[in-house]
Amino acid sequence: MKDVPGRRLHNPIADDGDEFHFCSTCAFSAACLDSGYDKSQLRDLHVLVEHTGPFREGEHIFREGEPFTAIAAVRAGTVKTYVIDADGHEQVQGFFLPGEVIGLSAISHGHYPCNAVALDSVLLCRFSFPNIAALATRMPGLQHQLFRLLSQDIGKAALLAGNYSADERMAAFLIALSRRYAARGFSPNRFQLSMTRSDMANYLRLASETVSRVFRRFQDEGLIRVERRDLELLNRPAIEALARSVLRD
Amino acid sequence: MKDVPGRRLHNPIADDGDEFHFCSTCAFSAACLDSGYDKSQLRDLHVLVEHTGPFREGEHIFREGEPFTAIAAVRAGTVKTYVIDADGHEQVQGFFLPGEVIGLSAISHGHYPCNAVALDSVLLCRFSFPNIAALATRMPGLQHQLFRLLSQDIGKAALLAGNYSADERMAAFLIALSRRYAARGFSPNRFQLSMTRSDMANYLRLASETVSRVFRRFQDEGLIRVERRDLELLNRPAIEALARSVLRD
DNA sequence: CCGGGCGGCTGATCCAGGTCAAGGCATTCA
DNA sequence: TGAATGCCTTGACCTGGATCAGCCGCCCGG
Repeated sequence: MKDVPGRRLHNPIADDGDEFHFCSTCAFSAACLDSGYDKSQLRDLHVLVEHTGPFREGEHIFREGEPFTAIAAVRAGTVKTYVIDADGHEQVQGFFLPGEVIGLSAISHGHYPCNAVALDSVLLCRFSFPNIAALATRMPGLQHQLFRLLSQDIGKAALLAGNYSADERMAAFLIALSRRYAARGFSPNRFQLSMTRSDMANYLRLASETVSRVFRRFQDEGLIRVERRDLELLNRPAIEALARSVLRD
Repeated sequence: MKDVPGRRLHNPIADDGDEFHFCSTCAFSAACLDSGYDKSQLRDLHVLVEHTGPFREGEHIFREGEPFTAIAAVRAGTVKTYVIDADGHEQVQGFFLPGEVIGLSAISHGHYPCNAVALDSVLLCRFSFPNIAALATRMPGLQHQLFRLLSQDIGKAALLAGNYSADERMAAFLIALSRRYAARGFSPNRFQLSMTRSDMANYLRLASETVSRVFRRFQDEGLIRVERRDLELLNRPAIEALARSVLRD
């Protein structure tokens, strides 16, 4: 970990007495705080986390092929992961909102299997993976949290794999975004799309024209209101009904 | 774990002296044997593994919604995982060959998120997950193997998610099968397809008619020879070329 | 203030692959 | 041995969404 500008230790002022403070967006805070670890263990965990950023729009967090050293939780902003296929075309693999963890698919390879780029101003909590894995052997709650995160992503990837219509895919995408924002305390029915139409299209395996047309039709039918990146869900039940077969609640 | 017919302890006769024997197909054997654990740890691992089966064709190994207790490595045969979507249609999620591990996506939910069914005569190594996770805290190599398995599956799921033609998908499917068989010592260029055309089609998000037609065309072009379930790869380089954009070597 | 570029929207056309329909060929069971 | 069943194949047709082309409007830099 080189000392880049903007990097600083995780809440360095927190170790002021009996208590450690973990940033609220860290996916690991729950695991850290849920049971009675002794002070030295908490300190170990604390030390191996660092806040990095801000990354500006278009700046890369890691690139395909780079050696894997760390996973990171998004603290603010949106990260897009993608690969470049044999024909030189971009393939969007996912979008990561605050609270979500990037880099998990790199564990089995030893190097990152995809690129990660900031779509807006991004802050991260960065965890050295060897260190957190070592610590997990002494903190079963942390180990379990890691297993859960990894297992979750297996299921997530299966979603967009299905054989669904453009309408179902778009509806599912919107509902998923909404839920993920809601889980972090943002408004579930109105939010900014931080990616372009063609990023969405690429992720959903549609053409960007199709995304435009579906948005237009959803709006005509009163399901949503969308103006540039500003999106509002007007008839959530209807959208959820469309998304139901994809999301399989 | 109830005592079903066919269940028995993992190689119960093996604990006859200084050495434990692990079955060669177990995904964990490497992790267990790679470094010098003491005898009591090996015994712990040994005890929490059980051989189950045989499951006959059509028999279920677990069903969606059942409480998650164990992951399992396939020792022999082929397992298909699938879900039933909102409209009552089956969605095939994957096929698991000898040496591969089923049940990983259940970790984050506490119950199985899909069904697993035997496509032919299936033998399993079954691992109680709570026990193996607990043991992993004392065996870093085992923990790492679990992380690797989970992380691998994240990447695997991304494969079939892409936006590929029927030819590319079929080619990638055949090459992937071939490699997986080869990794377990089976012939890489000739093997039995253990699933029906419509299972393949469903998995690849195609119609079964399309699978038939692609097989026919591949055969006419001299790429493969296929007769019912018996498949031979005649022009591997050409098939690999087709699959390249999907598999992204 | 203007011009260029990118992101986004819309209409016209096309085609890969889905759907429907009709057999064929093993396997199983009566 | 024949009938039923499931799996597979092939042909004819149809359609959702890709592709192509053109345009608009915002943003940014000169």
